[in-house]
Amino acid sequence: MGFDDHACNTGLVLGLGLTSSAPQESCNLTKLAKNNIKPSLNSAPTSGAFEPSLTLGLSGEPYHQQTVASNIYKVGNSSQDEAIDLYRQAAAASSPHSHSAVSNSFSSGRVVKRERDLSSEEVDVDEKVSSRVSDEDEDGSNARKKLRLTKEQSALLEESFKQHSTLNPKQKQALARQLNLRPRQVEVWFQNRRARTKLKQTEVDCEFLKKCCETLTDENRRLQKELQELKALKLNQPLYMHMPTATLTMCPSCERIGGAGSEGSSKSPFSMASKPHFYNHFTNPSAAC
DNA sequence: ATACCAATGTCAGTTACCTCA
DNA sequence: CATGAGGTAACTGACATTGGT
Repeated sequence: MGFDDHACNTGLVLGLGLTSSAPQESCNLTKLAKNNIKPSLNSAPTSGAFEPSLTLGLSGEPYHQQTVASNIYKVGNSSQDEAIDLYRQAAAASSPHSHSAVSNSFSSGRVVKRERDLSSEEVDVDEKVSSRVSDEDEDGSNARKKLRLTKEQSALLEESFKQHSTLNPKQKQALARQLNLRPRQVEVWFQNRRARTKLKQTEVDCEFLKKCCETLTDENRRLQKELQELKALKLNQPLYMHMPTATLTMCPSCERIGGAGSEGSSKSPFSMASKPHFYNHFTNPSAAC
C-alpha cells in the first residue's frame, strides 16, 4: 500500500494503525471496557515492531518484569516463606484495625460478591483480618492498613498478568492460594494493574499524537511555503508562458493533472513526479478524478 | 418469547497508606 | 524530623452481562 510507504515520514499511517491494525487488543480500551471485552495483553510483549497499539502501552516493561520475576523465582522458597510470614504478620498486626473488603462495604450486593470470592480457608483468613466496622466501633481507629506486596508476590502477579490480564474465579482462587492472599486482593491487584497499563498506553498514545501533530504542522508549513513559491512563479511568468496550472491541479492520488487542463493532461509538458509525497495518506483525491 | 431481577465482573475515579527524596 | 510527591492497595458507584423465574 502506498500509504504505508510513507509511514516514517509523517507517522500518519501509524495513526491509522491505531484504529485499524491494532485490533481489539488495546487500540480502544475504553470501548472494550465499556463492553466488557477483555483485551488480551498476551501478544503485547511479543510485538517488537512499531505497532503503537500493541507495544506502546507496555513499552517493554513486561519483558523486564518477566526477567525479574523469573530471577526471583530462582532464588528459592525462602523468600516465599518470608513473604507468607510477612503477610501473616501484616494480617495479624492489622487485624484489630483493618478491614476486609467484605466488611468495609456497605453495599449488600458487594458483600455477597466478595464473600463468594472466599473459599472456606480464605474466609478464615478474612475473619482473622476482621471487620473494619466492628473494629472501629471497638477502638475507634480508622486504619486502612495497606498491605505491601512482597517482591515475590508482585513478580508472580506480574507473571500471571502477562498470561491473562483478567482472571476467572478459579484462576483467582489458585493465585490467591499460591500467594497466600485473599482473592479479593488478587482481584484488586489485577484491576489496578489493568488501569496502570491503560494509563501508560494513554500516555504513549498522547506522545504519539503530539509527534503526529508536529509532523503535520511542519508539513503544512512546507506546503504553504511551496504554494507561495508557485504563486510567485506564476506571477512572474510571461503571458505566453501561461500554461495550465498543472502543479496546483494535479490529482494527489493518481498524479494526473486535473482541473481546467485535465483533458490535455496526458500531453502536458509537466511531469509532476517531483514531490508526490506531498499528498500522502490523508489527502482526498481531487474532484478531477 | 419477553420482561424482570439478582448476582456477578469490570471499569473509572477516588481515597488513603506507605516510602523516599 | 517534617514534608511533599509518587506509587499503589483498597474502596465506591456505575454499568454490562448472564442466568433464573
